[in-house]
Amino acid sequence: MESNIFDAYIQTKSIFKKDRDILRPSYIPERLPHRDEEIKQLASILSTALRGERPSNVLLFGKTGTGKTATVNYLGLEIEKTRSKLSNISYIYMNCEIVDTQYGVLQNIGNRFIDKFDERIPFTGWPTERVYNTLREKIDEKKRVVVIILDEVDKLVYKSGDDVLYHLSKINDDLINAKVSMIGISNDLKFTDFLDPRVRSRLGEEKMVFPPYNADQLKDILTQRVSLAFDSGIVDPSTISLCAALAAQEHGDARRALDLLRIAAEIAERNQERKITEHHVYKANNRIELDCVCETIRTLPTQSKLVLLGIILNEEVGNHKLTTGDVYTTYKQLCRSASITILTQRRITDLISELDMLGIINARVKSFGRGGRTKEIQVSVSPFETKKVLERDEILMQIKNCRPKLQTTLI
DNA sequence: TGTCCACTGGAAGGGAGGGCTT
DNA sequence: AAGCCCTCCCTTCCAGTGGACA
Repeated sequence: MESNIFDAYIQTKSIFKKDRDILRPSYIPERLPHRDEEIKQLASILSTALRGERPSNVLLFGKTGTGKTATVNYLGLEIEKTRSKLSNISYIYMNCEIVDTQYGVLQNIGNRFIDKFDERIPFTGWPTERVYNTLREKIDEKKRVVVIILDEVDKLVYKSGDDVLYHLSKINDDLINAKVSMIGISNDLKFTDFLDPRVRSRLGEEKMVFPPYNADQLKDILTQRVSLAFDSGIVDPSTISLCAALAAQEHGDARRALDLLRIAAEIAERNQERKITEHHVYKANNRIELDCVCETIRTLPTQSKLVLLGIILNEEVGNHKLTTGDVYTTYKQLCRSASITILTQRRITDLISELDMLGIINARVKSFGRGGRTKEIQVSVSPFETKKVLERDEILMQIKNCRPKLQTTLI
């Protein structure tokens, strides 16, 4: 019989019992361990909607992986279940990291209420005012309660200001039939400082803070998912403990715990092993960190990549501490050899700040007295790995062998 | 104590690219 | 086709500044 390269993979039985999505953070189990209090509290707020009243607006705070989104979606499913009796509740979830403009948010909400394709709000082109008016009319067509969930709402505010929130929070004044309430989810407690006081008070009628999970709670979460996803004996209790411990260090992040376990399982599966051990978890831990960084770098715009490459090339010849001026000089040389338009230093300052925010580099403003005041810049990821990723970029490939003249500092 | 460097980072605005309306 | 709107990426301009040095 002819053998195929994939045979070995096809024949091996999957380590997962059925769906590996059970280990994804987006999976909503029938019960959310250690979030009973939060669910009860939020449910009691939302229950007013079942009576056709407008629930208070709520703000949910908590670090990543503390179950905010899961809790909200869990309640969304519960509402869905009771929907047959109460078809007048619309539950709209939106992630503001993806939809992050005024227009985008309004357009997105509006289109949930528009069935006919040709009546839909286009993704650009209309004045915002018109999008808002259409949205308002559509919502108000029926007597209903609309619950709008804005996940990562802080991202929206930082990027586009609070205009949308202002409009949405006072939309009820213009509605006759429908009632709208909002749930804002944020992992930044301070973002409300950036809101107009009126918006702040309207949006934060109720506030809830989700505490991080501790290692024991994470263990419970993992144990629950493990029993759903695997046959018994495949995952050691010690494996679960390790995932929980590692994720607890990471501010009690359940998402991280689940990712660790899922990737550990995938590594074990690829090695055709039938048991997931601590060894796989450590491997998974390294991979998550590396993958995350590589992905961020890979998807950077070309100009940012050039800036980063400049910093790394300097690093390679021993210039560990660079100023904005140094980086700009190297950047210009790289641009010339790649025949790419050179941007102004002002713009590069912004790109440097962005790289800093992404955690790829470390840039602190420092004064050198007469030497001026500038940023002191260092890479904070592995230069070797970063360079490998950068060199895979099509545009940067042509300058792979370019050696810009680097200022060598006297040590 | 004042000077002065090398920027920082805000403000305003241009213009390209998406698209709608008339 | 001309006239709008909105967002994104960038430029131009510039007041402001921490601290070593004279």
